[in-house]
Amino acid sequence: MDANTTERGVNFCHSCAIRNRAICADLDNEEIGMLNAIGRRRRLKAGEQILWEGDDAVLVANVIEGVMKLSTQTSDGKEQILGLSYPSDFLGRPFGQTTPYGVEALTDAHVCVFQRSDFDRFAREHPKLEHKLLERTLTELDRTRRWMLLLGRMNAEQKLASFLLETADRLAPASCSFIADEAPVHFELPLARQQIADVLGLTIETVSRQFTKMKKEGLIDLPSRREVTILDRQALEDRAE
Amino acid sequence: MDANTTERGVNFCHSCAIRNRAICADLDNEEIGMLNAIGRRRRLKAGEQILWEGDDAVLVANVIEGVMKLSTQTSDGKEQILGLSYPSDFLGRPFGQTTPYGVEALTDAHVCVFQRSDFDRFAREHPKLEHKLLERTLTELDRTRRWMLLLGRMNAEQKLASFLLETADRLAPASCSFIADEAPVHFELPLARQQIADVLGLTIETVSRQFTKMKKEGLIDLPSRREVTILDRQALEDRAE
DNA sequence: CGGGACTTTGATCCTTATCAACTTATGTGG
DNA sequence: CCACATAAGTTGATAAGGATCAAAGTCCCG
Repeated sequence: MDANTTERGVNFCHSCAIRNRAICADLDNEEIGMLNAIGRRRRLKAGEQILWEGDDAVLVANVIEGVMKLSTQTSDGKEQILGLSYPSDFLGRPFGQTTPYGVEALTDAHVCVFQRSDFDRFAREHPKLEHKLLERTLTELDRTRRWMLLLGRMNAEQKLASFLLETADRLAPASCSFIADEAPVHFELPLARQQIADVLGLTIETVSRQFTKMKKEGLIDLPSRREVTILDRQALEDRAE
Repeated sequence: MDANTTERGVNFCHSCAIRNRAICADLDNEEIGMLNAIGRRRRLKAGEQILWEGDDAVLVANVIEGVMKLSTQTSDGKEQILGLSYPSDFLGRPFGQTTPYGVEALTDAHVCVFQRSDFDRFAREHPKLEHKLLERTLTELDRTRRWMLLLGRMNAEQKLASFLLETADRLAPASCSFIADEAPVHFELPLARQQIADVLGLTIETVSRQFTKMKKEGLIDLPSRREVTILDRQALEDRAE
């Protein structure tokens, strides 16, 4: 069988925007063909959910485009966002029984989905893929632990400043790529105020007040609800500590 | 060469307390022999540090006995404990340049240490090991994300109740193993009050007050500073939500 | 334009941090 | 073995940061 096509149609992987950044980066053409055969692309509307906390873990996916949120709730209904996934990030829980958190698209998104059983089998037979997945999972664990410092020890100002800086960095590769200063000074927030609050462990009112304060102090500008311009990156970094 | 011995002495792995639970569980005798050859055992005193945040990542290790803490600090010196490692847990950052957090023994401990370069090479040549490490890392990521909910959305009472329940569960395998109710009702805390505060993102005073309150309410008993007896597990679970 | 969702702003309250004093353990040398 | 020193933990008083409750303002999309 030609590695470039599958029963499900053409091999999307060759033209994939994240071909060189996702966990499939190290696979050769034949392997990519096999992976392509068990996966399929799926478009998601902003707000659409693809994984539900507590469900059997049936799907895993790569994010190709857009921003996804991983979240859970306390029993009294307060949400906590556990992480955000950007293009080339991996989603879902391979080698596990249940999905440990819900996953929802924040923006219109594009993902590459696999049945977990298919993916697990493929991964076990392809150590190169498992290795990439391991490196990615280790990086994600580091990032998550850094976020714990934010949640456990930072005040509202430090939290929002850190969030804005990280968002700018993470959005960078997708937009332009000035190498000198990678992070865009101007960007569009993939999250509404309430969602930012859920990421930072704050209330929407506190987030709003901090935005207003930073704007008054000239650190940022807010041309519209979803737009942010960083006017004084150094000062913002100082606030984030 | 006999797989049971190395230049550094006998193969400790065969009698290792965590032989069947750590990432080396799936290796056969020959492989274990090779791993044994590049590792060495090390005893740590309570309070001894083996990894420093920001250093080059030169070491990785398995915890054999004792409890280790992973921690980082804000620039103004407040500590945040990022996680605790119990026997059979893996420590350190393979495939990475720098150590992302400090690691210190909370109790007298026993670890099995590898040069990261040796370990990385061995792992890449042994997919079975990499797979175990991947599963462990995924589990650790899940656990860490659950901890984010605690840090971001729980109040002091919920935090301490959750901490006591998790500590009881994690200490279980080391102590007795009643299968009916695995978690011991009575156990010794591996952490001092200040360290508990650093785990939970609270101050020592708040932790102390919560301990006193729970004791007054008959949920727990505190025979000594480091000892805890759970008197009403159900009530404790209700407090943790 | 008009309605609904999202956001900002204001007033007040509550939890937890902070500061300070006191108590209880742990350990050391006379 | 006890007295004293030091570290660890508890308790109390006060303050501050953020939550909560309430209302007004703004944007967006039909």
